[in-house]
Amino acid sequence: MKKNIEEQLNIIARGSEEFIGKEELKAKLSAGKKLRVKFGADPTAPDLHLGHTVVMEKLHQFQDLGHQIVFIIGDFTAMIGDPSGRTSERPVLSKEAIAESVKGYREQIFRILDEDKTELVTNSSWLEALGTEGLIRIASNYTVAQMLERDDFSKRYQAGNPISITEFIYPLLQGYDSLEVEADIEIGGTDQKFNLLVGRDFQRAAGKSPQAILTMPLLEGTDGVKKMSKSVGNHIGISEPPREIFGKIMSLSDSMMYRYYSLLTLENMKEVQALHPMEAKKRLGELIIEKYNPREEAVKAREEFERVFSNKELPDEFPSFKLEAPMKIVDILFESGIASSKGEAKRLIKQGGVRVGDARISDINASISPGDMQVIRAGKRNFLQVE
RNA sequence: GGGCAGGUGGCCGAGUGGCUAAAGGCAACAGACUGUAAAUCUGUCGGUAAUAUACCUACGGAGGUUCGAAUCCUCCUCUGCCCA
Repeated sequence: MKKNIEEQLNIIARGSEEFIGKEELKAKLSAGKKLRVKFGADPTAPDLHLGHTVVMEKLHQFQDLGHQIVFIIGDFTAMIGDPSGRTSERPVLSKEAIAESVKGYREQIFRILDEDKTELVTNSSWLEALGTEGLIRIASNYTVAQMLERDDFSKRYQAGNPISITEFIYPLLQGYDSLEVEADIEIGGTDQKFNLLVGRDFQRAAGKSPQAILTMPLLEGTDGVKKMSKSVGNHIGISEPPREIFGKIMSLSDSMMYRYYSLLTLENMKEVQALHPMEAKKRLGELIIEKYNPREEAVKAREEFERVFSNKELPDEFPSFKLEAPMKIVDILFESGIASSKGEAKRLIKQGGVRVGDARISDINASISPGDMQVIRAGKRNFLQVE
């Protein structure tokens, strides 16, 4: 599939926020070079979520154009933690935690990327050998003033928040990675711009052609405000159960839904806007689920949602709780983990959120006996079969 | 090394001796409504106790003063700023 240069550049730029070094890249394409496309992932979060997929889909497009992906798992840099976009520093991670994350990435990235066209490397394989001397050599390329030019650093600095020295080192190492893997272009979120630019500097300093830079918009999380991230807890993971993904999509505000459409799908926005918002949202849920799961899972998730929430029927499967002797409902809710304290269980009852069978419970002291075979509902989402 | 300012509940952020389990906001949860786990409105939101009251735990850590401390004192610890 040999597309002409302009076509390729158009595909590359589509949906991106910023494209720096287009000319250098164009020259390489004109020379018929198979591009080495660098992407670095910080293995602190073992689960890929939709925020990551914005950039992953872009990588996939590069693969379709016949280019080579160099996927760097930043296992070494993760010991530092990327400061990008953060307002406070990160704790240093243990080696074990990192190893666990690396494994998670291996399992997940090939749901999106073509394994044959992906070079998967860990940056510890060259950074570890760097040694103190190497580190100092790298660090000598940059000044504190240069670092403070960076927006998030200067904000933190001005606000009197801590910035650790290791956070200055992070972009340097990431830049060095570019040199090491001979990247022609590096992709990242908009928050990565500074780090990506460092790679250019390093390559130029080493007399190499500097990498192009492509930044992709950041996807906001389910709260619609903050960037999607596992540590904030507003993420939708691609390996979550389909019904969970569907539910989270349905809980997006309508305006966020359209943003998800534009960043995560190739749907025609005009058509989407013409749909009833609820229908559009359901479709989005299906579209996203079937990217990472068999299609029937998506259909099932939708059906389940409609059954449980629209028709208020019981879900397919839900946990059961074995009763040995009569027990207060409050205790059952607590023991089963539905409520994190008895106080919360009581609160649920008082607020009218608990039903046994079809009957709403209002008595805090109500209890159930073994053999009643009742279904307890707590709120809209929790079900418990009592046996 | 010296000086100053700070560390409050999941997060942000008030609070400078009792009326503080700690204002307000966000998040979360429940109910109503609905077009959805959207939006909106109402309520709840440390634990135990069936409400009120009560008790326990809690305002970086350890002690102390006091009838009583998140609030005062001492030491420690962490962070920021300024001076060197």
